[in-house]
Amino acid sequence: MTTATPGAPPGPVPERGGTPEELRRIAAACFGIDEFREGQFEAMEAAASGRDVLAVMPTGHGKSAIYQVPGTALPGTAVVVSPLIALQHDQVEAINADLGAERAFAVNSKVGPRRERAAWDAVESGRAKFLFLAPEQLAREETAERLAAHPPSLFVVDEAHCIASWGHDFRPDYLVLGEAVERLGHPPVVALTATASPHTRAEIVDRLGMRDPLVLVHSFDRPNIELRVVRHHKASDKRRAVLAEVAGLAGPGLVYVATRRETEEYAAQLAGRGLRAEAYHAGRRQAERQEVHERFLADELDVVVATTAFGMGIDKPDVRYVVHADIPDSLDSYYQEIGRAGRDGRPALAVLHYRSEDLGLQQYFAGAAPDEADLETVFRGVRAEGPVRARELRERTGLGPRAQARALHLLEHSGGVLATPQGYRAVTGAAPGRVVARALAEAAAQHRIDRSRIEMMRGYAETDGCRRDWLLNYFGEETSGWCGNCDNCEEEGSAAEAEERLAATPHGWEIQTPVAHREWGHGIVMGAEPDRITVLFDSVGYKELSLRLIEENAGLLVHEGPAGG
DNA sequence: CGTTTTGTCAATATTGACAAAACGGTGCGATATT
Repeated sequence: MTTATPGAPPGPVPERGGTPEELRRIAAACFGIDEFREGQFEAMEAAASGRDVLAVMPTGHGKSAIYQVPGTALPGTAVVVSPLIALQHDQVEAINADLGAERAFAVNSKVGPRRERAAWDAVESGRAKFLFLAPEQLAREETAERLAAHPPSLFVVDEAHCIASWGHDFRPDYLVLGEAVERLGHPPVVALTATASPHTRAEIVDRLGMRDPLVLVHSFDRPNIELRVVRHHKASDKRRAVLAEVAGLAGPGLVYVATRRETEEYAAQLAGRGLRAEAYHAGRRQAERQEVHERFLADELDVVVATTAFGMGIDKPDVRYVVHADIPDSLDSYYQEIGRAGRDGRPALAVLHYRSEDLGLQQYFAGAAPDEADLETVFRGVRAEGPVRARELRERTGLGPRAQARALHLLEHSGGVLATPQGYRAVTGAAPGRVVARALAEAAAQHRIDRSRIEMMRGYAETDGCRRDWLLNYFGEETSGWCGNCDNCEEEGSAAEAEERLAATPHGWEIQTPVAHREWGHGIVMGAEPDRITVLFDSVGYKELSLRLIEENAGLLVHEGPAGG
């Protein structure tokens, strides 16, 4: 990790406020922090002195303090982009409790007109130190305009991995946060997340338009979590195995499944075996979801069977296992989900029940890219003369809201469509052929990356090597070849044997080596085995290359110097 | 992409075989209805 301010000149007190002394004082007095974790204070200092910061740190390592301390010290209001309005309320309450006054506010569709007015008054008078917003709120013209009149002290993006995981199809407003940063005069940007692979980190920096950010990445290793994979061929065998396993495990625990229906089925069957089990998915009523959540935290449930909806905001220290009955779409998701186990540091278990057919559903979820015909239809529906609202446009295109939004976003990116407060309009003089072709290329590139993420997940499930190695290499960490706490290590034997295997891995293609491929361009080595390496390419995502192929084709894959040659 | 549901037809009359169609996750904000 690099140092933020070596030998800073002893000039006058920075007019922004937030000297190191002041940060320490506020950290101790308001947030009860007397000792800082590695990188924590450095990040605060950087943000307070105006530098962009990307912090990738596990839950419980004081990520929030990184923006809360400088946000309190600096004059003006820090904007905090937070994905779930259900959690914004808790975050606001927590800060206000720490500061002993109402200095944090949230504006969203669940906030009534009175509280909304109070929030804006506080922002405009300078009393508000923190304003919590969802990206959709920030994308509203009215909100952006009001905020631009009072440029924020900091622009904080919490759960910043959402930019990459949700931006492309699900919540497109995540992709235009960078525009909001620009519009607000580029205040220091602080991006925070517990999970981000090198590819995701690069995307966060790029999409937010961060300038020379201080990047702090904590190790991803969670050695107390035992990693196991159980492979199945028949769906019925898998189901039986999951039920038998979960019934025999000491909870509390989580079971992740791919569909809402499965949450109900598994929960019912586990309840039939005497467990206090509940289903959790986004189709349940809000009150029921909250009740399940609360009962789980209060140890009134042994197990929650959930879709990906159950996750953010769950901070329970003693979750003993996370069992996956279906494979997730990426190692990013998998790591995040198993990371909810064993936060108390005591032994915990992560088991993936794997059938290769289950990857089909994830491929379907990833494959929502519009085709050429859709892009043409949407582009034809948008006119240069006047803007059109998305709903009105749907009557012309006949597309679903999701498919159309995706197409519009791609067309916007390729220079064919302009999003205005009044709606969408075509860019004057944009050649339809070129615009559609460019949008198509972008969609295809995104699709390839989604597919490669699924392939890396498959690799984890199918590898004969150390699972933890695979996982940590994916996140860009060097490893020893033997963790001693996964199914393959137990089977394979000792660290000494692993060392032998590691010695057999190819020289010159170590993890993190920058390379250039004849077709795919720049990439970074993410994994190495005796006969093949895995490379993450900027253009096509993760690819496995056999060393024989590389040897036989001179110039196919070459090393790239730090200068980029 | 794979699984489940629905539809069709033929055939020892209510079941079975098979094909076609539908379905599958995450949340914001705005709007309509109680």
